[in-house]
Amino acid sequence: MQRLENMVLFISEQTNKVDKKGRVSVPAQFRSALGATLPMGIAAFPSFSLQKQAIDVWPLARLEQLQDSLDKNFDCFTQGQKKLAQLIFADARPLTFDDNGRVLLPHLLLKSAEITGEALFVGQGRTFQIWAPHRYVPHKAEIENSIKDNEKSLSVFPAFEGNSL
Amino acid sequence: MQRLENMVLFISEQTNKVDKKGRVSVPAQFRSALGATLPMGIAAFPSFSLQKQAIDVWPLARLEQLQDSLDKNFDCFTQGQKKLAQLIFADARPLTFDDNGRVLLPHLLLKSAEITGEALFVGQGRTFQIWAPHRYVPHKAEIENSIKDNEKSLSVFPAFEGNSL
DNA sequence: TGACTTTCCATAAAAACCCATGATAATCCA
DNA sequence: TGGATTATCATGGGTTTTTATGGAAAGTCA
Repeated sequence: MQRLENMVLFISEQTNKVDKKGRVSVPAQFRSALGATLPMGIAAFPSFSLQKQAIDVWPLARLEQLQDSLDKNFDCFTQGQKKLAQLIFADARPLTFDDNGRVLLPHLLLKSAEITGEALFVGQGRTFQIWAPHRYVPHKAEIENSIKDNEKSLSVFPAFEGNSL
Repeated sequence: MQRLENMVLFISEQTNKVDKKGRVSVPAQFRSALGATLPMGIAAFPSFSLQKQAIDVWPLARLEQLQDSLDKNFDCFTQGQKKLAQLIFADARPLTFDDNGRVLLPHLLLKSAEITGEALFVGQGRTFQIWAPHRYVPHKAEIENSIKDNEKSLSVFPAFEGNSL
């Protein structure tokens, strides 16, 4: 019998409640995607590419990998990339899980993303986002509209491992 | 096997008060990032890369690693790097923690960074900085402005372990 | 002694921890 | 197959612990 390993990507959307203490359950599938790195926790920061409209979340293990790469391949990074890394280290807030799979979202992040009662988790592959629902709706619509018809098929992707028929 | 419990990076910002004796609580997360090297303490010196606008803080364990590397790979360092190392060893002040996780910031450092009532701790990965809030605000704004739009996306990072699809 | 340090104790706020519950999803078994 | 049983999940609330911070007491040194 084939054993299905843990999913290693963050995919799908899910809305969970934020209680008065600022606690939210991270979707169980996202937690299992973290695998062995779950105890390290995650890092949350206002998403730079989205003008801080939402929260970007990285596994902390990924931040460590970035730091390792900065240490070893310092010359491979542009000045702008180094500055962006600095910003991430400054803006990120480390979040750890409680026994029930919840994290405590700092007030600053809740405010910058305009999250109050509900948080919308959106998978982004190696990372995920947290949105205020009222902000996500128009954002997603905009993305959908901006995709040209001829790019709505998966076949438009450049070749990647596993895609070579 | 890799150890997962402690975070090994300094990330996030936090503002703490400096009392009239010059004592400041180092953020608990930074202390736990020090892990077993916490008793060794830390080294603080005016940040050279920032024209001494802020205080740079290194774990003392990292200073030892630098010395080790200088001993072993002396030829790999440029003349400028060697001189910078000399300056660090000269200007750095060792800080030790009291029972409550506080350090005593020397007057010279407080003065050079213009820190009075409040100290702003800024994570920078393997090290962290301490700023006077009024100096940090414009500095951060400048960094944010200097990052080109095409580098605001996290995907701009060159491949690092874990990022290689 | 007087200025200055270091150690110790007290406290309010915040965060982490622990347990309980209803809802949903998964599993079992006749 | 369908109905009962079990596990998992999201959520709420209370309790304990940690954290940041102020001040007092004790020790140092000129």
